Order: sequence, then C-alpha cells, then structure tokens
Amino acid sequence: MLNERSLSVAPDCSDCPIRHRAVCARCESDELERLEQIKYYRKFEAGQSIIWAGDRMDFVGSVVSGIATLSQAMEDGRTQMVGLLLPSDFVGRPGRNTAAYDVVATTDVVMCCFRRAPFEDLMKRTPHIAQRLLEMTLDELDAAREWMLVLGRKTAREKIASLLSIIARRDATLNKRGAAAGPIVFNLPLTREAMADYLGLTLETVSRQISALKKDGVIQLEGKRHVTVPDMSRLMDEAGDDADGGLLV
Amino acid sequence: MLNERSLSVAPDCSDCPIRHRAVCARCESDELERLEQIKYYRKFEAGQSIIWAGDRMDFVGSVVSGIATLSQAMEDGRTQMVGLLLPSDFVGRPGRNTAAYDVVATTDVVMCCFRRAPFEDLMKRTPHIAQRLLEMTLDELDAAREWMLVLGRKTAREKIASLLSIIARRDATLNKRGAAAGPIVFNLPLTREAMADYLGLTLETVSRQISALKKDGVIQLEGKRHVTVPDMSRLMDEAGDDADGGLLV
DNA sequence: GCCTTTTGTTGATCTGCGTCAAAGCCCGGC
DNA sequence: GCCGGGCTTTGACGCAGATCAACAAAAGGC
Repeated sequence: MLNERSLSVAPDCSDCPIRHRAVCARCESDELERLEQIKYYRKFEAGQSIIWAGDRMDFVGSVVSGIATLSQAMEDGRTQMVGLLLPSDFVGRPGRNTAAYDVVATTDVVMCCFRRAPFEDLMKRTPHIAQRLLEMTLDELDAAREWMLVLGRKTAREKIASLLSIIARRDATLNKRGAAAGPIVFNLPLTREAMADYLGLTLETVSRQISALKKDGVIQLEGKRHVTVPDMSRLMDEAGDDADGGLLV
Repeated sequence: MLNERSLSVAPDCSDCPIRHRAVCARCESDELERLEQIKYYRKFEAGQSIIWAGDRMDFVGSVVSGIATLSQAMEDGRTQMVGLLLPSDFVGRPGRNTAAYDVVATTDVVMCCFRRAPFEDLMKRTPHIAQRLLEMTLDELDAAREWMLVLGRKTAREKIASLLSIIARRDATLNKRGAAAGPIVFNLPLTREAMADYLGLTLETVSRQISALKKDGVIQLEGKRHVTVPDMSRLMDEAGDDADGGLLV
C-alpha cells in the first residue's frame, strides 16, 4: 500500500544485491545471509493473477519491481481494491496458510519470495524481522484507515484528486525529486477501471471527473495516462486534505 | 477493531490479574513481571475524549473494559470512524509520538497503559511482544480492509446488515455462545450517528434502513437499542457476504 | 495495411442516498 | 408532575453518481 516508509525503502530494495531490504532493513549481515538462503524469485506478466483469495499460500514475499493490486470481490462481481503493492511492499502473512485477497499483477512484476515455514522459523530466531514487519504492517494499517476516510466520506472529485495526489507523491519520492515547487509529471499506472475499483466508483465517473479536473486546469493530460500537475497544492486542496499532513498520516 | 482474535482474547484479558494478556498472551512469567512494573490504569467516562489526533502521545495501552471509537475528521466536519476498540484492543503505536486519530470513549472505559519509552525498551528485549503485536496488527489490517469493501461497494441496507452481523457475532463470542441455531439477542453499543460515521452514511439513512430491516422481519427491535435476530443466516445474506467466511476473513 | 479488442470519453436518464425540516420518544432535573 | 435536551423516526425534495448506450481512440494480431 502507499505510504512513506515503504516508498523510502523502495529504491534501496531494487538496488540491494540480495533484494529483500524491505523485510530486513536493519538486520545484521549473518541474518541477511540466512534470509538469502531461503529466498527465490517469481516473475509475473502484466494482467496475470498472482494469487486468488482462498488459495493455499505457502510463501510470503515482497515486490521487487512492478505494481500489483490487492482486491476483494463479492459474489455478484462488485470488487474493491484494498491495496496497491509497490516495490518493497510485503505480501502474505506469517501464521496463515490461505490468501485473503486476490493479488493481480498490473504491470510485469518480480517478487522475492520465501517459503512460509522456513521464514516463520527464521522470524522466531530473528527479532529484527518481526519488528520490521510490525513497522511495515502499522504503516499499511494507517494507509488503509486513511483510505476508509476517502471511501466513506469524500466526493468523486475529491477521491480522484486524492488518488492523483498520492500517486504524484509516490512518484516524486521514488524518483528522489523532493518537494519541488515546479510542475509535477507522472504516468498513471492504473486503468480507469482499476482506479474506479480503488475509489469505490464506476469507471464512467472516474473518466468524467478526470475530464472535469482537466477542464478546470487542476491537471493537464497528454494521451490518457500522462499527467502534469501544474500546482500540487491546488490538487491537494481539491483532495480535501489538510495542506501539510496529507494522505500519509 | 472487530476481529476473531481480539474477541477471543477479551474475556481472558478482563480476568487476567495483571490485565495485559492482550499484549503478552504468550510471555513467560518474568516477562509479564517486567510489563507489570511499567503499567498503570486510566479511566474515562462515556462521551469523554481520550486523545485528539495530532496530540502528543507518550503511552500505548489496551482497553480493559468498555468501548471506544477511533475516527478521523476533515476540516469541514465530515468524520469517518476507522476502528471500534473493544476490550483487549491495542491503542497507540510504538515508534510514533503523536496520535493519528481521535479516540473517544463511547461507554465508560478503563485502559491499561504503558509509558511509551519503557514499553519500547521492553519490546526490544522481549521478542514475544513484537510478535504478538504483529499478529494483532495484521488482524486489524484485515478488518480495516474488509471494511473498505463495505464502505466502497455496499448499499446502505447491506452496510447496516454488515454492522449488525459483526456486532451480533462479537457478542456471541464474548458471551461464549457458539454458533447457536436459535435467535440472537444483543444491545447496540452505538448511537445512530456513530453507526453512520462507521458506515459512511447519514444518521437518517441509518434509521431508515434499520426500520426497513425491521419491517421485513430480518430483525426485531425492543426500544431503540435492543436487537433480536431471528435468523442469523438471513441477516448475513442481507449483508452480501459469503455464507461462511463472513466479515472476519 | 486492415480488423478486432481493449480502453477511454461523453451523453441521457434513473435512483439511492443526502439534505432540510418537523415531530416523537425517553430520561434526568427540579 | 412538568420541562428541556439528546436521541430517533419519518416525510418531502434534490442531486451526485450509477446505469445504459453509443462512439472514439489506441493497441495488438496477422
């Protein structure tokens, strides 16, 4: 899910020779070595389903590159995205053997996985890992709660502005562009439908509100996916957040 | 927040002579002893605010008795409840010194608190505590995500049915009545307004939908708060959940 | 190149829920 | 007993967003 901590770790993770900094940012080298021994990689293509809710899940892991979504579906087909998995985000849950959500690769995805049983053993012997996981999970929880406010109380326009502003911020963090005053440019990693699933809207409403924000000069669009935000504070205003704190608590 | 694990721990917690089983269910006696040395109690009256979002927060703790709510507000007054704190639920976050949410006592509340600094020290020396906290936090995260589906995709009627069914289940668990086939009876611990804040609705809509469920025989009401559910599976049907899994993942 | 499929836009209409308003219920104070 | 304030219910009405539908614009496939 989107939050400061996972973002700040992301670049390290993809550079890190053993590719699991996210899990073990503070571990000593011998602990890293033990993690190293049980890890393996899996690749998924864009559009491919990584896990189905209810499936047996005998691994945990973290995203190395690409973007995946976490979502729930009702029998009648209504679906709600409950998380967006970015590089360094953790998937799976120690102590549970079935998946609670559908996980789908939005782009090509590489994951760094650990078989669950050895990982749990290792966690018992390595307090740092549980502490690191606790930190990450608390961040996820904050992000999920922040999103409950978006889903429960914001208007469609505010929802779109919230999503754009969160993606803009993520992008700025990933690319090490600090709080630049100038215009911000990024690509939307999601289809209109995926955005709708994240925001609890229909894809038509998403499209309409994006057009409206464009007409009002809050954003500029080239093609369908390339977004320019001339004035970030204006966008955050539209999102209805407090000027500074913003969406990341 | 509402979930199986916290529920199952609750009765033990209130019986436990040192009142922090929730945090340390698996600890050895000397670890319990160390926790014991840094704990203290705080009492709050119904309606009283326990913490304001943004306040400095120099303790963590767990609810011993009573019910409190966790919520976020926008500047214009719109508020969204993001969690319901029941006995044994944990409040506060190691590693952060300001509160992220408003916490309000719905009934009279007793909390068992630990000053943050000594608690964090203890956590570093006691791996069980971090592991236990991780488990609890993962449960909270699941509950929050489950609620995202409710907020984003369910109709008002389904939302009400979801809330009633979750409270009914909690009540059954607390009172050790298993999956009884017969009618289920409980008291609503929340005002219509608090329910609205939880469900992302207005209090009028909450009231109307409760009346509708009553008219349709899904529930019976005596007074405003005393609810009888003649057929639990019917209620869960109305909530739109899969028959078995239900809201607790 | 052309054809099919996926993705996105825009319009017309419908409806669920919010908003505004009035009145009923229940409890506690005096 | 009466009164006042918090909570709840119910009605009338309007609007934001869903739904249904048509079309445009990219993206592959061959």
